[in-house]
Amino acid sequence: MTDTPNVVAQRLWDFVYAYDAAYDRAAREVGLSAAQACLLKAVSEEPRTMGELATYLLCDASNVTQLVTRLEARGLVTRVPEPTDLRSKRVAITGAGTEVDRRVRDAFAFPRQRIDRLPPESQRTLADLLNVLGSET
Amino acid sequence: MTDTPNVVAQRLWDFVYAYDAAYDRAAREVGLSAAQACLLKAVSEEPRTMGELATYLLCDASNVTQLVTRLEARGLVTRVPEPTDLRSKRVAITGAGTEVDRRVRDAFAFPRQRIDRLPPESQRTLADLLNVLGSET
DNA sequence: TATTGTTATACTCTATAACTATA
DNA sequence: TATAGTTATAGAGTATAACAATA
Repeated sequence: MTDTPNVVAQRLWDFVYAYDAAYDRAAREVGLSAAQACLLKAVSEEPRTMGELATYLLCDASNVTQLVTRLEARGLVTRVPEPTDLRSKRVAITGAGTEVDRRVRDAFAFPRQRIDRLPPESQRTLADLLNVLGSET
Repeated sequence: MTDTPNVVAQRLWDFVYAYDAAYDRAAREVGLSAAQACLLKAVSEEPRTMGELATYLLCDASNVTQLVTRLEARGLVTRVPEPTDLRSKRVAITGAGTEVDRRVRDAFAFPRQRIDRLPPESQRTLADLLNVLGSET
């Protein structure tokens, strides 16, 4: 089969399509957009400055300002002033935000449930393949 | 390792993140949004009605109306009346649209180039794993 | 009466440019 | 002067509800 790469590429497309749709659905079930859920996930790992979030989310700083403003208005995150640099603000998740973040993860059962069904060896193989595909160069 | 599933889930997240970002970049290089590029790809396979596109793109029909209106204004697609049902319209890609679609595919080198570098056996393994992960139940 | 698609509307996402405050 | 973040603005994505035309 000389067209194996095309088959694989199509499988990848379909998979990512389904993955994205499932994440969007999970976020909306909890009343968030996918962008808001992503930001919440980012700050649930550790508090991050506005600039760090822009880098992490691959978007403009002004976009982060507005996303954070909406999430803060709902009490899910807070802007904490940085003592070392008065210009900077660090976004921290609140208790309510942590709860909402957990609900998004629960609703986003797509990958975890299906991964669990794979034999451990297949799981390792998949992780390795994704690592190769995802790495630069 | 009891946390292998988490590691795999994180790899999946990172991979999809990079994949989506690469597609968005490819579309923008050509002057399209990711949503527009997706619709163009859909009708490049075969002409589809507005309703079929809404199903395919997992979005509301009114959204399709607006996306098609923008693409049509740029001469990339056309609304063709359905002879069998005067309510219905089929969206067909134009010559200019085909060219733009091809440029998006070229710019979206992310998966193809990397897949090509994998040995054929790994490609088959990946396709099988994605198939299992992506299928329902 | 049900279906296909559009319109009106509103909210979110996103970026660019201009701005404020601090370094 | 440079950097962190915000504001003003505008275009695009998205959905809901109401609507027109056709089946």
